[in-house]
Amino acid sequence: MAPPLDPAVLRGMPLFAGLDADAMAEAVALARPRRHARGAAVFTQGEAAAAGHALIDGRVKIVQTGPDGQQVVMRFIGPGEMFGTLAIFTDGLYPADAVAVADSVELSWPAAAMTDLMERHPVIVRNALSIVGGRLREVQHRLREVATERVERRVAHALLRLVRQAGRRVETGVEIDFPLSRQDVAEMTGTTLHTVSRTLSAWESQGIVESGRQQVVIRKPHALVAIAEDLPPLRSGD
Amino acid sequence: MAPPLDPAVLRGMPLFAGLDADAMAEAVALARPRRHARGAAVFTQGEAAAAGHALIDGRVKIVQTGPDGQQVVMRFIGPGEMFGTLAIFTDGLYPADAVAVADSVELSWPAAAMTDLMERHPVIVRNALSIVGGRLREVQHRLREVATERVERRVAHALLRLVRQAGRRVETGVEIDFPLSRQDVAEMTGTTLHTVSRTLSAWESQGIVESGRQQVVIRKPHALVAIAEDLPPLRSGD
DNA sequence: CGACAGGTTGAAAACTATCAAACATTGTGG
DNA sequence: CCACAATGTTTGATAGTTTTCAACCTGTCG
Repeated sequence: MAPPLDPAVLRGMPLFAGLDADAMAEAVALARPRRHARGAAVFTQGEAAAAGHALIDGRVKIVQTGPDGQQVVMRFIGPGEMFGTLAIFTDGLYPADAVAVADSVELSWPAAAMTDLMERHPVIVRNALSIVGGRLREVQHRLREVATERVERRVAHALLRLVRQAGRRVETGVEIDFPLSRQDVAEMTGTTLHTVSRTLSAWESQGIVESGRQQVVIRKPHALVAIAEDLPPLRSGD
Repeated sequence: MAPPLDPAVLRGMPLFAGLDADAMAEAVALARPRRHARGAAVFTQGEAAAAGHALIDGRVKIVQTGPDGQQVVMRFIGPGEMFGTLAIFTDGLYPADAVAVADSVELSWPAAAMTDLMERHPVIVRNALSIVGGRLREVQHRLREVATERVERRVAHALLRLVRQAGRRVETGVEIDFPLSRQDVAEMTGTTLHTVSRTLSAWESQGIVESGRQQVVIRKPHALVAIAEDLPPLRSGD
């Protein structure tokens, strides 16, 4: 029933780095592919977890919801990235929602399969450790940002991160390559969509960004860096 | 030169869970013990890292410093906990300062020794993965708090976490068992020492806490939980 | 005893959230 | 194809938190 999968999809995935071709094939064979239309949930907070997901194509948003319904966007996942793996190492429940923000294709491994793979190929465990370690660092960095910086700088940082992760050159600058609402940015930075809107409006009038409905183009990345780093604003034209 | 170390110090350390006695002894033999007086730095942000530290006794504060000097307390380490291990899995530099807030005794493993241990005893890698995974979850939780809750609730949460981690029963309630300044609490919660001081003063006048110089006793944990969870304040005397 | 680190408190200023209303764009069903 | 609902965005006004600035207090330690 399963459509034939090209083992090459795992190439370049950090989790499987260092595996030989046979092991890759084995890993692919154990994975279950799925499609998710834009807006669909890949999994839901609190649900019992599969053991791991890898995004092949599209974009997925990881959102954590608090007891009072407040939402925080933990991160956006792009092609080649793993997600939803944290549950395996803890209580087996997803700690957040994953929602496709663009039409997406994803692979997932049942818990037993992943455990098995890890046992047979210890390098996967090492890889996982380094991935989770890197992510811990990232989140600590964001925690510091949210705890110490004001909204404008946080929004600048968030956009710069998105540019790095999903930036695409266009004529007028660099575009963030998936639908991104003001609300999304607000939930990434711990503020409200109103404040994000005002911030972007101000930047727009300074020619730093161009933005519209769920879409942002950075025209002067340099200026955004200056804001993020709290440097004196630049004079000249870039 | 090294004083003889009792292998039992590693008992109960999650990183070494599941190791047999021989392996434990091996691990202890490779560790280097050190004392740190209150206020001394165990290591410093940016410094090249040893591979791991374990606290035997005392209390250590992990503080990350931003480019403009803003500090954030990432966590407090108690006896039996590992710290400073994140560097191994990333770039080999400590991402934060570690400062002894009480006289402390610590073990550390040179990078080569730890790598060696992990290679010989894969269960250590598994343990590390689960520890780092758990910590990632914790930090994500705090990120949500800082991003969505107001100061009073954040301070309540922070104190409750400290009570869980280092609470000691005393006549009037539960005391946080190490020196903790207003500034520390501020850096844990992303606010200023002034606001923390005002918050604690208010709670003191409601009989919820008793606090003095670098010392906090929670008299009504229940009331603090109510604040943290944003429940209606309690009437009766508990 | 004096210096100092830690703590408290008032007043003013700065941010940001909240409330409210209007506008724009997209997609859909008639 | 158009009207309209739904969603996303903008902006003004106001209110509320929290920071900032300043001054003062208190116990500790050398």
